Amino acid sequence: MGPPSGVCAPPGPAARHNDGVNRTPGTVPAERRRRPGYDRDSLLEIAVGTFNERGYDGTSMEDLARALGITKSSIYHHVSGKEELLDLAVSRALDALFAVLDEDAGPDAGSTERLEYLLRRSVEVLAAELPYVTLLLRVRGNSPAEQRALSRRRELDHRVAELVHQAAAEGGVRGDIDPALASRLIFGTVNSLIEWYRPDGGLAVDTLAAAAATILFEGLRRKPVQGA
Amino acid sequence: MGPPSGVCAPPGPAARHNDGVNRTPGTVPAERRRRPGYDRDSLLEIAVGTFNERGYDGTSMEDLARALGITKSSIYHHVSGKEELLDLAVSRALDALFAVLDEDAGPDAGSTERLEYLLRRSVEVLAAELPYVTLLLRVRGNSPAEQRALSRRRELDHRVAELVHQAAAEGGVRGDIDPALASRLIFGTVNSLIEWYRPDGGLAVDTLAAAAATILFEGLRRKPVQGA
DNA sequence: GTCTATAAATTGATAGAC
DNA sequence: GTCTATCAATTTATAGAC
Repeated sequence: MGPPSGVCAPPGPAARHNDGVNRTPGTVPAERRRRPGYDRDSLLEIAVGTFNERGYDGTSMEDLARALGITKSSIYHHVSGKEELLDLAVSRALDALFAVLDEDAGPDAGSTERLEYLLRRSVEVLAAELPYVTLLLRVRGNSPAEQRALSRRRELDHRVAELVHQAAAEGGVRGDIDPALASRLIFGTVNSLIEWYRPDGGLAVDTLAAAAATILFEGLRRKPVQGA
Repeated sequence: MGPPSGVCAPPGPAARHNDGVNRTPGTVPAERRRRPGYDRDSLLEIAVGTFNERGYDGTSMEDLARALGITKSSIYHHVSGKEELLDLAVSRALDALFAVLDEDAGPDAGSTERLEYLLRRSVEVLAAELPYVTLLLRVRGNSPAEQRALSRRRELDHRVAELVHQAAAEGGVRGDIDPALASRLIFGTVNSLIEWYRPDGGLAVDTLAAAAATILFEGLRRKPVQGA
């Protein structure tokens, strides 16, 4: 879905991926917009987009520089290297996902209600932080930064599995499927959204979250009418 | 879950990943087992395993050589390069997945039964060809071989979506969820299995396929007893 | 905050002997 | 079927000017 790889020469010294708003919104006085330059966050945003298009390992610093419209060496002014970019990105995703676990699902919510709430909110966070979550879910563990990310992900999975287990013990979810397996399938479904969902594509996040919750909790099969 | 990256020097000229059975089973007379060497298939098997551990782009020919226990240049005796290895692997996965679409789901199976059959069989094929399917599902499209793979995958997705649409039109699946969305969610769930399922891990494929079908078609929620 | 220039290491791949 | 030796291109990263 991205633009086709450029063939024609871009105008100017290098085609800038961005034009105008590079800094975090509300930080710059809107005056003097010549040669804006990047700050850490705006640079990260473009970098993560490029990582997701070509894969982290498939993206060279040269690729990043081209996407940013600056030179390779300029990138090192902002970050220590490629790996720090990865670290910043996946940390952002992990922080957002962990935060959902601590949210209040309502005053008198049991484990089953909390699980449904977690499912819906996870979809919303995935959509809100899509590029960062995408990068996180593709990490392979080749470098120290990636291994740290995998370690935090495992802790996240563990806490989610606990909740499914509680819901099963509480009797809210069916007993003929192992809670650990159910947990894997539920969040496998949620995580698979990064492969195709795009928040600007005409499908509202709420609709998506509701559809996922309906299929996973109520099932896809049309139920026979009660009187039939 | 692979062995930790070696730190100590391996015995001999290089540690061989395999010891004894390199050729396709039943091809060699079991006599004379000194210096077996690889054929295309046995080499591909190790290569794909390495790709899946470190990522395709994250795996250098040097990494492959180390995993194979031979030198880089020896690899070029079997294949034209890294990209042909990818091509061979993802083609194998695609052929297996396409074959399921042409299987007979039973003499009097409607679209809904055919969809359930496709779901179960897809899980089985994913498990049977796990390394190859894993590699396929991670392809990013950076090279011609990858783009060919993505193109075939899209055709596969399209044919699957058609079947879900038919099942919906037939009235077998609930009407309040868009068939295209349902299709994405179903096969997102199936595809997510590559992230954790290991055929030798104590969970039988049939159990897994049945659990996935149950959750997706019947839902996770415990149904209230009829008399309650 | 970005640039040019360049270093040092790694990468995919080939030639030719055994 | 595998080896040693080698190459040209690319890759990550640094030095120092503007």
